[in-house]
Amino acid sequence: MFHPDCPSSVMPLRIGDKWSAMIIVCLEDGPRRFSEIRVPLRRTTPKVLTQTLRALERDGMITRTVYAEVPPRVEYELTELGRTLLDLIAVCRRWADEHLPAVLAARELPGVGVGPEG
Amino acid sequence: MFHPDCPSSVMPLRIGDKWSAMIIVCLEDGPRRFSEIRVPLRRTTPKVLTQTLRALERDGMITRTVYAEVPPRVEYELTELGRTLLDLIAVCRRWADEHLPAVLAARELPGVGVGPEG
DNA sequence: CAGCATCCATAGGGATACTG
DNA sequence: CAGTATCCCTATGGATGCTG
Repeated sequence: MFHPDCPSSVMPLRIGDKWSAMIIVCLEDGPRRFSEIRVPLRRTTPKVLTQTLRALERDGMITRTVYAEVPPRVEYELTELGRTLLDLIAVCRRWADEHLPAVLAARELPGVGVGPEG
Repeated sequence: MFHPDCPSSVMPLRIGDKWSAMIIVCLEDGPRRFSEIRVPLRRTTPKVLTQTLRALERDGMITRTVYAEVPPRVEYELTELGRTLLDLIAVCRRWADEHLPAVLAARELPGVGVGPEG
């Protein structure tokens, strides 16, 4: 338990942040341009999107290809390694489909004073 | 894509934070006391542990049972719902075992100016 | 178009000290 | 033992405006 590759390190490791998982899914069907990624992600700001993309690139999950054209074009594409995340994300989605209602239901009942209860 | 139960909501939803996954695993084999959880988690501060436990409880992942004894005893235990996370976490661990080396290797090579490169 | 620079708000996590 | 209370720091994410 609790080596460097324990779940608590891994979860935030690459898909635990707010946008990475969505970007990965976004790239599932092939390369996408910066602005093509931006739109479905509910209009993330460019800064945040760039940050996330750079981090994914650094970790070997995606490649970034710049085309010397005007107007500029940059394409992002999943690597082999990045594609392995698709399975992981799929499992998470399945978990959510199945159990999220129960979670939300549990949140409704008061009793644990975490939320704003006045 | 991108309903309320999309992966980007789910990942941070319950196991994306720093300690939840470890706590879940900690409770895998039965109820545990506050201090029993605290130790393997590399001595998290009580505040942080309490926060995380309360959040897990609120989401219906664990139960909290107080025994009216001296000295006080409180036990935390996984619910049915909480147990479903064990599978999810196991999948994540397996992903890590398999691919973490590649991630770390990718991080070694410079080229993407995210890290501190001077 | 694809970003970078700048400034800003907040939440997560933590250190330390104290209590029922 | 099992927390609370208080203070603090940093990382994440965001808004706005500018540039090659």
